[in-house]
Amino acid sequence: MGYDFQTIETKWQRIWEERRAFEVETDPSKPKFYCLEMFPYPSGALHMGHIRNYSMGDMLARFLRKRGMNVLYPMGFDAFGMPAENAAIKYKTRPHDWTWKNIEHMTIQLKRMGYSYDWRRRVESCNPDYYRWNQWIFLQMYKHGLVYQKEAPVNWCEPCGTVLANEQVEGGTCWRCHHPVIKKNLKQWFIKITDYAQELVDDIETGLQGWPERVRIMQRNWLGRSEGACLEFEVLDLNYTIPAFTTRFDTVFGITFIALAAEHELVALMLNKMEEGEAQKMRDFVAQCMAQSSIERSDAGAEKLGFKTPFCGLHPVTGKPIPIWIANYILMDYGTGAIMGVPGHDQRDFDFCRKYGIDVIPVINPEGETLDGATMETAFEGDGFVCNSGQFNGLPTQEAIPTMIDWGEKEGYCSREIQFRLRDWLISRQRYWGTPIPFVHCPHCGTMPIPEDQLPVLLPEDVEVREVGRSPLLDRPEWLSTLCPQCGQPAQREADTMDTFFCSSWYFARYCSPGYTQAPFDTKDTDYWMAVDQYIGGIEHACLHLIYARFFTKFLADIGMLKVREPFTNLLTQGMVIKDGAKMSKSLGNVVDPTEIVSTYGADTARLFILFAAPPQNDLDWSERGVEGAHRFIGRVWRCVEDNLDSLRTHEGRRVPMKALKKPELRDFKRKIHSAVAAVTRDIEEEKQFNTAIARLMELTNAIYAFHPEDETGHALQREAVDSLLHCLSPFCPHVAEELWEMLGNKTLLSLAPWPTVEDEALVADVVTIVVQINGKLRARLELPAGLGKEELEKVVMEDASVQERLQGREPIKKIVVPDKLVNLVVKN
RNA sequence: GCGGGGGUGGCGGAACGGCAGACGCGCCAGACUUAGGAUCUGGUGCCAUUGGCGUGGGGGUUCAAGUCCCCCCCUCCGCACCA
Repeated sequence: MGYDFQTIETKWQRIWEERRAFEVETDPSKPKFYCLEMFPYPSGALHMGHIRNYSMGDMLARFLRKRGMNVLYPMGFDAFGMPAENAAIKYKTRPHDWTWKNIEHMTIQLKRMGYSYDWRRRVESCNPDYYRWNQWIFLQMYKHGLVYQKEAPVNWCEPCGTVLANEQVEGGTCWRCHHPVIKKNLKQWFIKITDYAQELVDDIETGLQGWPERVRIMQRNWLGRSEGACLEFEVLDLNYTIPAFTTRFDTVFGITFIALAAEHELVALMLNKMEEGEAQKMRDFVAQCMAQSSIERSDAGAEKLGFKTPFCGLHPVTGKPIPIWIANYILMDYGTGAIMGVPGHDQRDFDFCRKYGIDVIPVINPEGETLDGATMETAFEGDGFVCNSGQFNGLPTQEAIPTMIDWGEKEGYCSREIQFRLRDWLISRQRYWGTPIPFVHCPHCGTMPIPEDQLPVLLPEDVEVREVGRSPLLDRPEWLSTLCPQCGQPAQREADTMDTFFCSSWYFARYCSPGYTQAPFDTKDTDYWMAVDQYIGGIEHACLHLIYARFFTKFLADIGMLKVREPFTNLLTQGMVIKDGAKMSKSLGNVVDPTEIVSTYGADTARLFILFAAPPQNDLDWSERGVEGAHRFIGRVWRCVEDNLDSLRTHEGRRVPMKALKKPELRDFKRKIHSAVAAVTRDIEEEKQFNTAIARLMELTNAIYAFHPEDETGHALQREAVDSLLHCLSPFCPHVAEELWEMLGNKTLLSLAPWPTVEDEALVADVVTIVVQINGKLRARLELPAGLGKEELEKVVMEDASVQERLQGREPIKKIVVPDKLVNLVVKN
């Protein structure tokens, strides 16, 4: 009987399911652990990235279960989104049918991997039982003033036919299709995530200690908090004031121009007052700016272009008129879309002024230097001393900034302000396959929310998607037409759906009470299970899902539904699975299908290899040879049980304590067993180094092979070793471990059996290798009894013949003695 | 440009400031075999004769540096006209 993984894996998956081994309940009397992986989009098939992600999570969940925790470990599907619409067109099906077919197929695939999910808790975001709560939460946000509609220049992806949130624009391109994003003026739905900007920044320090530093930095940069001041320019001949934000109020006396973004609202007001010829030129310039894609406009190296308007704004301090320009490098997305131009101390402004012949007035001198605006070749952006600024001359920069803002506030020239880069979350999408936004447009009452008791607003499922970029909802008059909940008159439904990131912003709370019908979740469940103790997923969500979910959690806490303000206590971002140096992709043809690996080698092998081949955060290079190696190791474990089965079965459960062992080889073996268990525990629990944990198991296996029991004690030790090995292997290769456990005569489930305890006295060595160095170089190794004191150790080493030979009569001028470790003798030459 | 990783055998990767290269892959040899691409055992950083040299390069701290400090090079990843 060999290692028949197919039979074994099917068998144990069936038994776990029959015995409901991994179903858990809220139970405040038990310590809990919430282990979660980012739920997948039901694209149709699992890929290696999924396998890697879930193999880590399942290993942890299984480990912690054996460590005595009540482990919540659920799985679900992020099931709304564009690919379903594209597939519907391509395969002439319905997004609904395609998605559900994929969900069922992928669930089977996941089950074949032996992942220990509590499947009763499966959540699908396209299920009305789920998305009704999207709508409900959206209405709560609306009630709390966090939802609004606004016409604004927004990111538009032409191929996708929809708008995008700022977070979904990557380097000026659409995060999904990577086509350049353009700006369009559209009326859209927004969520005021910016109300939480400060807390989102603050809690990076206090609440995300368990996150990789990299992700914390990415979020900090994305939120982009900067302190400064806001000042206003009163525009001459127009009843308008331009607010502008600056972090360098100390350079306020160096303003020589004002610059506006092309989208600035003042542009239209100015055009109204301008004579036609000039107005046309300005319109052309604005059009030219706006025609640039986001990529072009955000390229720091691009040429700065400007247009001088015939208007001036008054300098808030000096009252001098300052010319107003429109410039292509001013972003409407940041600050107020207008800046105070200080060419002396901002390189962009400097380049702009040199090009258009605008004056440069230095107001900060570097230490020991005096700048000349006429001859400067670059802006001076560093710290220095204020000049050309009246009473403030001579102040060092770091002092000048707060001093001058204080003065400006007192005199009414400015107000202290904190600016964030984060913009409000554009939540509406011109898509079909998503959560309907629960609002109607009534000609009399305006835009009205659907009352909560009328939720969900169901998404019609029997649709035909004909073309990309046209929601079939627009062709459903019977769905669009409804009655206004306020006046009862005919009204139109909102046809936009929600960004699918809305769904994924709170699903972790839904897992806590998946069937709950009174609210998104039952607080008695979330109070127990939340926050997620370990979250695992890709780094690509650093500034998307991981920010949105944090925001949701804070909002839900504010309305009294959650007790935690951060959703994920610890975050593990796993590296990519690559092959031949490149990310696995269909176009490169280097994709390895998990299904094939599972049928060739089994799920246990796939899991073991993927956890062994690289540390979790690193990219993992897929290697067929490596997979074979993992498979070989499992075979080795199998044989070491099978070959000794009779003796193993008859020596069950009797641990021989260290002090009862006399023979050195028995003591050594016992020590190897316990240090292996201790190391595996530490590697998983503290270091999160799963690859080295597996290496320990291989060492233990090698030790078992090398050990040949000669007496009853030896046989008992061998059994202890095998038991320990199976326990430790069980989170990694649960099926084969369970099978071998049963072969040994056990009736219980290994998956639920307690993790082995480590006997501390079995970790203490009898003999240690003392490294003897001379001038830091290894010169001898001495096997000596452990626990020698410094003096004693020094004496033994100095008396050793090989050491004396090495010293060749030289007397050490210094002796470094580290007990149980090394002796370093320092000699002259 | 700014920020963050990372550079260790033929390869993936190990190493509380204390024996560099655990474990695995590959390779070499042996055993068992009709056979071996199965299995088991042993070997395997480089150069050489004792002995040297080795963790991207160069300095430094230290009895001792892959590990700490300074400078430089290369690479991957984020962000990038953020006022």
